[in-house]
Amino acid sequence: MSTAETLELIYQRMLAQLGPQHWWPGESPFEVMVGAILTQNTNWKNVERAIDNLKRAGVFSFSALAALPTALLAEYIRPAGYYNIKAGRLQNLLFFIQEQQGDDVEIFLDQPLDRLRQQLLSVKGVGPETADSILLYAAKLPIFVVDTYTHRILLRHGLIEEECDYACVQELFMDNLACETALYNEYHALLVRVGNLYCKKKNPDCGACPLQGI
DNA sequence: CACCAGGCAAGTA
DNA sequence: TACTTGCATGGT
Repeated sequence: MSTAETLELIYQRMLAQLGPQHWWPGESPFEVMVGAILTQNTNWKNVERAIDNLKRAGVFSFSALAALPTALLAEYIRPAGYYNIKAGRLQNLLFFIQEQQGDDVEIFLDQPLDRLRQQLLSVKGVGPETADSILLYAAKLPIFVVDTYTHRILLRHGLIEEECDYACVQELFMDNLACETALYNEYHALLVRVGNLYCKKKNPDCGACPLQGI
């Protein structure tokens, strides 16, 4: 079976068993962006608490978050963990966008993919996964998001070598799948779900995994 | 108790 | 360049 056929089969198996995941769980490009920073190495449930804190405090807008003292922002997002680091990273991104476009995220996101990706990666605190999550889920641009689960699942199914890095995994998908935002969106979301349910680092539970035998 | 979570940057040699 | 460490809460 070719790589392209294997990747297609993996997708179909996950979708058949788990159904559409309806990602990203956020109501606006702005919320996706904030969530992308807050969820770095962190459970999404904790991110929801953090975002909820911001909303209930009435500061969940671009200008309010940018104007907040960093230490106060850190207190609001405390449940998301790494709160001091993330408060700084979030404001780094907001300040960068302010310098480029003013307080309008949607205008900032309305740029060619390669240019926008470079800009995002130039912000301290925004790495490849965070940048690509914003590109795919906020800007709706066709780029495949790679996370630890993606790497682990491909590795356990023998599709990559251990040392295959972020760009390498991303190329594997983008060279072998149709270049479609909707497909990349659902595929990544399904991989995260399968990872959460069946492909933990030390305690995998392959019994009910939809990818058995692949 | 151990282990984990939708990373990233800085420090070390 | 290639490892290692710090950041931190909350769930299982």
